[in-house]
Amino acid sequence: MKGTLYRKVAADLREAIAAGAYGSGGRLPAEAELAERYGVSRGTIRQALGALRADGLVTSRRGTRRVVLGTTPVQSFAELVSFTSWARSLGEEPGGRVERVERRPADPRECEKLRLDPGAEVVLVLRVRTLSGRAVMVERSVYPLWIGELVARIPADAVSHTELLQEQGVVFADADHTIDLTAADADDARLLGCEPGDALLRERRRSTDPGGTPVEWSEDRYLPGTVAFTVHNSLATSALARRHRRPPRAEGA
Amino acid sequence: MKGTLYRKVAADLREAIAAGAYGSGGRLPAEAELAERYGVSRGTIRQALGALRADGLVTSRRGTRRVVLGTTPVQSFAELVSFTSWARSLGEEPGGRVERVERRPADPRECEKLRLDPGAEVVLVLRVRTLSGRAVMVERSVYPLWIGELVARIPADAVSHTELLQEQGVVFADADHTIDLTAADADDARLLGCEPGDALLRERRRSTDPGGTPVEWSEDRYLPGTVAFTVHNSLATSALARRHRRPPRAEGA
DNA sequence: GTGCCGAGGTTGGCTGTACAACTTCGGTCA
DNA sequence: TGACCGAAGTTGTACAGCCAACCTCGGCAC
Repeated sequence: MKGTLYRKVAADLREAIAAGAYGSGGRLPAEAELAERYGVSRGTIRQALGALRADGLVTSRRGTRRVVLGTTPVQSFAELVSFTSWARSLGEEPGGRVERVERRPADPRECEKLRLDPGAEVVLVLRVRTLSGRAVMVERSVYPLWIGELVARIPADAVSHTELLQEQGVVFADADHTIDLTAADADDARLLGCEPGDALLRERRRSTDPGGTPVEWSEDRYLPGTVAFTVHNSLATSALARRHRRPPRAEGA
Repeated sequence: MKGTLYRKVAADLREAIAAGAYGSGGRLPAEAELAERYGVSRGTIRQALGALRADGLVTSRRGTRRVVLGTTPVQSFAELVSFTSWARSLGEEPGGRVERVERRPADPRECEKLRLDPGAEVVLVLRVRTLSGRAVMVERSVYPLWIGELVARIPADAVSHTELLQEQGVVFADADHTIDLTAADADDARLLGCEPGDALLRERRRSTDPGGTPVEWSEDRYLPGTVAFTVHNSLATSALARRHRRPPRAEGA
């Protein structure tokens, strides 16, 4: 799948854009020219350019050539889903320390997010994540039992759960993220070295596999000043939304 | 443009999904069946379904029918870009009160974001935004001069700047957002009724027009507990990224 | 009753054609 | 010299076709 023509073209153009070949605000070559250059059909070029547009790298409208919106390198899904991949991409040393693994019945919200029957059991893994030795984030991941059992067998000091799960056939293909502010609880405070009640940047996500089956419902809480999330959206794509916060219904333990 | 076949099909399917016609985790009809039902070609159906996939509504792989990931209604770009549209979609009364309009030379970061020459002038508009009378957010928008001059003519109590700009031919087509935590400054505290230093959820964005020209560099700061941002991403799309926060370089005044 | 296999169903990738809608740019005219 | 117009360039939409890669499901064998 990765070796398909349009993906190769997209990767090549992504690199050229990141290298500043066209400059921010500059125009890309026409579709016909790219088709000739790469020796593929115009449809294949359009497929590749569609991917760049979805990434937020170019803008497009009929009658004039596509324009480069920015040259910031795109981050892959893998780098986002895996703290370890991400840390390494920064040149930092990723770390993970399991604080608690617990098998218990899912609460209503977990049942909803993981699409489980009421009373189904899940596995909660609470970990502190470090960058080059500094604690930056507390991660609470809830897995359906069949995945939780795989996770429970991972050594407590293993760095990346995501990579090990991948090796055992658990593929993360899609994710829905919610980003907001929360107050540190007692665990957060103890693990991150802040005070209970201090503000943390929270990212919750539900990940699904290629078949659409939920595989993870996680909540990451970051110390202020450690990360920011960037998102591209447009008239053509609506993957970002601002939601009105309601009082919590039945948050996890 | 809005009336194209594939957009109509996409809109129809989006509504059916939101109405729960297939259920979360349920399968959509096959492409061939949809082509027959809508009386269009399979290519047009694939184009429509591609849009739903980009929105995070469905997942797709060869060999089996597409699966519904979730039924949460998608939020349009217009609702995200315009606080007024968004507030009304919640059934709340949107408000805006201009606190300051100031024309001055752009700082280095503003020059970079708005793609202006050093020393170019910009217009900063500082506003407090309210939901049904309650202050929830402070908005600092920096515009290139030609747009700032349009904004400066808007009455101080006008509710939506975005809609008025649209009427004058300024179209927002793409945006890059950065979401993180920041500390309230003196203005924030005074306008939002919190203490200086308190944590606020910050969303910064650079918007561009259909030609790729930057039209706005804004920073919104929300009281905790008022909003959350949701994002969909996947192996196929990389519009979301986690960035390592660096110490600020030359933040705006 | 369970497991395996193959036919059929389904989507993804790639190609091609045609035409509409829009933008750019060069030439001409006042 | 500036404005206008038309030709040419460019992308978007819709269609058609073909084949590969994968998944489902029913039938058959043990």
